[in-house]
Parts: sequence; C-alpha cells; structure tokens
Amino acid sequence: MMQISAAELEVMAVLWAEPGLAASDVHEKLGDGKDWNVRTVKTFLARLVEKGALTTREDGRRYLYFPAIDEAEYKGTAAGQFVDRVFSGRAAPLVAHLADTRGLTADDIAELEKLLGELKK
Amino acid sequence: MMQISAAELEVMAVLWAEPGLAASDVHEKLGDGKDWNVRTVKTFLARLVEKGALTTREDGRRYLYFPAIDEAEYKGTAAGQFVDRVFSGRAAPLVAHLADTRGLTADDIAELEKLLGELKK
DNA sequence: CCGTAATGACCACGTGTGTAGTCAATTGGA
DNA sequence: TCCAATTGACTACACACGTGGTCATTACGG
Repeated sequence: MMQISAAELEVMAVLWAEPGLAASDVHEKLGDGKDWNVRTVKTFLARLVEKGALTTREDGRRYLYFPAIDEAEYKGTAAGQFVDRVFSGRAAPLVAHLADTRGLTADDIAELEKLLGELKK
Repeated sequence: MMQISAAELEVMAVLWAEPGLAASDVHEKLGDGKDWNVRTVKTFLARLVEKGALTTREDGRRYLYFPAIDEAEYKGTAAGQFVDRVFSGRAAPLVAHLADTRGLTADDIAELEKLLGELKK
C-alpha cells in the first residue's frame, strides 16, 4: 500500500469528491481552514502523482488530476493498518475507545447496530 | 497530544505492559520479529523521554523506564485523530471498513454488540 | 586483575513531510 | 498590445523518523 501523508490525504479527499480538478481548483476547495499556498498544494499534487495516487490529463496549459486509487480500498487498508499499529489488530477496543473519548452519537450507534446485524448473517 | 511514531509506539507498548524495564529488557521483549539494534531501541527511548512520554528512574548505572502517559487515554486520542484524518470524524464508516477488509470475528461482533448495548443506556 | 560486554551520551545520515521560493513560458484582461 | 497573473518545472530547507555508529566509562566473568 502506498504511503499517503496527512496533508496529501486532504488533497486526495478533494479529488475523490470531485475528480478532474486543476491545481488551483484543488487549492480553492481546500480553502476552508487550510490556508496553504498554491505552491504547497502543487507540491502535494506532484508527490501524489509520483506515488501513483493520482494521474493527470493535460488540459491546455494545465493538468487535471484524477485519483488513481480507490477511496474505499485505501480507507479500508488504512483502517486495518491503524488497528494493527495502535490496537494490536483488535477492532473492538478501538470502537470502545471511540465511544469513550468521542461520544458516539445516537445515529452512530444505530448505524453500527444495523451494520452488526448485517454482519451476523 | 504528543506525537508518537509507529516505532516509538511499539516501545511504549512494551512498557505499558511491563513498566520499569531497562533499555536492554525492552530490546529483548521486542525481540520477536523486530530485530532492532539495541542502540536503535535506546534512541527511541531517549526520544520518548524527550517527548515526555516516558520518565526514568536511575538503577545503578542504568535507567528504568516508566510510561508517563496513560495508555487508554493515548489510544483514545489516537483513535479520534485517525477518524478525523481519514474518515472525516465519522466512526461508523470506519467500523464498516474494518468489517469489510479485515473480517471481524464472531467474537468481535459479540463484543461490539455488548458495547453498543451499554452505550444505549 | 583484566579485558570483554554493557551502558549512557552524543552524533550521523538518508528519506519523508510540510511549507514554500525561483524561473521561464504563457495567457487573459486593461 | 503589453503587463500582471497563472502554470509547470525545479529547488530549498528545517524537522521528524528509522537506523545505527563512536566514545568513554564501568562492571562482571574467567
């Protein structure tokens, strides 16, 4: 699995939500909160292309960027790695900790129950 | 929250399980799989002390190391940060992904159901 | 008693990451 | 038409991290 840093992941999130943006578009979409310089965003884009996480299509003088890896797959793998790293591979304690320190909402709990119901089948 | 790297976390795990070990003891306990040089382990210990994650007590010519941060608290915070970073703060999709890509065991599912039962109260 | 092994203190070094600067070409608006 | 803004290509740089070396001291086994 390719290694994507925290900052790079925010860029991926933008492009997963809306593939085919140019660098300046990505910069804008990130706008809220992240006040990265456009060049900083371009560095992340370039590194993600190098890493094979993005592909480009030329559009006149600029590039449009497209995710080259699947969002669900990436997140699933990342979750697995995190559970291995911090919780020795056991998922239940992770949920317990989340419940403890983040306070799962009633909606979360309902969603999880539904999920567990399906898993039991 | 202090930043603890993956390798450092493995050292913390040893000391959470058994506080008050010397560097060479930690090195041994890590033995299985991790074949880090003793000096590598000592570097991690030193960095963890710098970061305030460990404290030391002198024991003759050596140091004994003790966790200075609470395991449950650290893991809870780490879980929260991970969920924020990768799942935009939503815990349920994380569990869904884990179920998907790791296959939760029947025991995990039972444990989670019990947990959810308690949370509903 | 003496040398080998262990220990702490300090140093090194390549790679990744966050953050951006410079430079040259190009393009769109005044 | 002409200059400021945009874009890509390349470069920079400090700090974190994984990995371990050097050096001086000390303690233990033969």
